[in-house]
Amino acid sequence: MNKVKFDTIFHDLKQKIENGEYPFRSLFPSENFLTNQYNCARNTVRRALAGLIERGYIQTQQGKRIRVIYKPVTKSEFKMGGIESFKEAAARNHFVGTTKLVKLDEIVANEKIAELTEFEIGDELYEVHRVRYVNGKPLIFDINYFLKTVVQDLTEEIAINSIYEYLENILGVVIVTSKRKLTTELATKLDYQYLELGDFNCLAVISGHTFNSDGIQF
Amino acid sequence: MNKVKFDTIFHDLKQKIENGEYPFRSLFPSENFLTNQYNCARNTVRRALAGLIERGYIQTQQGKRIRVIYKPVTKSEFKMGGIESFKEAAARNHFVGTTKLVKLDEIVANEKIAELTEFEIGDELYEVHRVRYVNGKPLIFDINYFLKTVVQDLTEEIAINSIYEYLENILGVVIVTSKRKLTTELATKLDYQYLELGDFNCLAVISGHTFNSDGIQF
DNA sequence: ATATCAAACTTGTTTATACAAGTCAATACC
DNA sequence: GGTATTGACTTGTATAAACAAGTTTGATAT
Repeated sequence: MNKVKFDTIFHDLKQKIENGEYPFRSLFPSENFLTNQYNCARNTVRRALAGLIERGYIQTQQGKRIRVIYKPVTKSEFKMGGIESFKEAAARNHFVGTTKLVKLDEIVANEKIAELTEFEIGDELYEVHRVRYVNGKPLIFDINYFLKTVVQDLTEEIAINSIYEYLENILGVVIVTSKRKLTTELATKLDYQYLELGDFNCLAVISGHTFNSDGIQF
Repeated sequence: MNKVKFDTIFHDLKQKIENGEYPFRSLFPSENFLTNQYNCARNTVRRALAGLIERGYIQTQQGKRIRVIYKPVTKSEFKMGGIESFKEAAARNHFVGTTKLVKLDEIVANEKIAELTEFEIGDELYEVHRVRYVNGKPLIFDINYFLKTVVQDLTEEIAINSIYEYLENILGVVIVTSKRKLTTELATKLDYQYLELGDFNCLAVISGHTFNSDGIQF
């Protein structure tokens, strides 16, 4: 856990909202009150509040009090946010998640792949296909491309577990930023083969681009 | 345009990056340099930088210099962000956007709709169905529910133009926050009827919840 | 030449203060 | 009774300063 002040305040307030201490639509304590309560500067409180605003927990408007707009989710949704790995997301949502490795190849980026991944043509890459099972059902077809110069010696064992864990803990790669964008695409035969799509025939594609601390995408 | 200082700095830097003044992967000026250049406090610069980080334009890491990770999009993507209306998004992306009103009914929320929209059962709502055409092709099937007590006297003319414009300028409703989440759903017959789905049979659904200044969702 | 260390950077966190701007309610006024 | 105004709140913006923590670079000693 991050021991930074504004972060602990953020998590504390977030949990209090989730626990119903500040219910949906109710008024939230003012910044001044929180400043006294946590014995810190108003800026620090404001940084914590900014996190709650961003996540749709509270709303603010100049002059008025802060309002809670968080409503507990009834259906158990499986939402993956940020840069957390599949394992973490599965654990947080109380699901049993397993992974099956489908493909682990070494390739050289052609024009099509370069366009898709924003790598350069000629870059040597690992191509990893994995199917993510949640409670026994295949839900996510995960296609990754890793730059070989950064991600070295990728084995099947690593791919089945967490590649990000391998990167951070073993290789010491510092993951800094990730850009994300979302598109909808027609399901390919590959997708059909590994996912029980049922009547669905297309997918929400979350494409992320991850950079290490030297600004190199991998 | 917002005449707030950190916002003008943000837009200035954003445009310079988009214009290629600071190309992909290059080093960005340091916070101190920018502080002098814009003749302001470091915090103000940092707030501007935070916007660039959030949008995936730059990356930062403690101790190291700021790096540009913005890459101009080759394909003309149609991306809608924030709470801007369809008209604004269409104009910004240089598309010709038109709207066709399919349905404008007054309904009372039943259990199913309440679950879907987070309104309460029994709330009186407007149900608006609109098809958004981009360059002549129907791309977006837009379903909205508005709380009648907030959105009064909704006419067909208003629905064809911008409802948000009507809310803010005519009714004086202050739009404060919007929560969004994304799911993928099987296309319904309704969707088939109005969208040229082709081989696609499902949709990316962006469901947003919008609140006015009293914390009331509408 | 190589390794070590210190100084000079960088970004990240926190505090304190001041003022701007919007909301709300009580009060004074007609 | 209804209306305007004032004053006490609220959140939003901006500045200045200090320190923490990480990186880079160059001087120094071995």
